[in-house]
Amino acid sequence: MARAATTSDAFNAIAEPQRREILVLLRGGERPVTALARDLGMTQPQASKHLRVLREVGLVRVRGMGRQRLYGLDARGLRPVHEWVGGFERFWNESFDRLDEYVQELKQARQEEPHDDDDQ
Amino acid sequence: MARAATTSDAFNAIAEPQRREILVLLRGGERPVTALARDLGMTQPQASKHLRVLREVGLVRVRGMGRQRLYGLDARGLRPVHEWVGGFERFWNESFDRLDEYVQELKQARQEEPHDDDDQ
DNA sequence: CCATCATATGCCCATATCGGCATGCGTCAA
DNA sequence: TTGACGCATGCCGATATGGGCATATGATGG
Repeated sequence: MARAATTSDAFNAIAEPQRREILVLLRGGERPVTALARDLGMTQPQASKHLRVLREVGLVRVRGMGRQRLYGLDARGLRPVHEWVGGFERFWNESFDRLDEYVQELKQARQEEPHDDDDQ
Repeated sequence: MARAATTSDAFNAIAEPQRREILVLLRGGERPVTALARDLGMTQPQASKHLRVLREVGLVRVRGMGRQRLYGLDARGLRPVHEWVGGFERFWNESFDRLDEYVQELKQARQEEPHDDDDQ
């Protein structure tokens, strides 16, 4: 076995810097592959491949326009991601102060004992 | 060249399901490696490796407690992710009605044809 | 100092990915 | 129909990654 479940979900799709750039660009409206490739400084095949991934996870939709293929944003798939990450919101504020406090406390008095080995 | 910039950022760290689970578990407080491994049904080495990644991107902190190593959450690194994704918030609402409209339109125009076209 | 527990690492294998390149395929213009 | 254009794919090479396993390392209790 190797590399468990990876591809196929938004989390993975946006893990790629270039794909994030594509999504950002698409906020400006639909665009054909070539335009995306040019603006992001990548080759056309590359753009197509990234777009394919984005399409597979449903973050973009395509619309055939003659010989062009207009790609457009479909951000619905980002909502779950936003919510998941949002579940940590209070932690990057509150919880952190607590940790900082904790560290200070530790430095000042090393005899203190951790009381959070809750369960097992 | 192969595989451009990957590891080393929060986006990538949370692309792994198991690592997301670890983070969720850590919201409950610090925990030693073994406990995490057990609760998530993974081997100890695996847990250590994922924790290492999380540590490298700064999402968790370690604290040596005797022979144990207590891992704790440090969600600060998730904030940029939350903000980036949040930049698409208006799109998974507003912008989408437009697509829906488009789809409806499409269905009405050819409602007698199966045409399960869509992607690919 | 020694045995042991708790972790971290190294190594190997299988595979997923990304980039580059050439090519296949569909659409449109003449 | 032919040829150019726009894009999707297939294939190859390099590499990062994740899992499994054995073992090194650190700390603790005797």
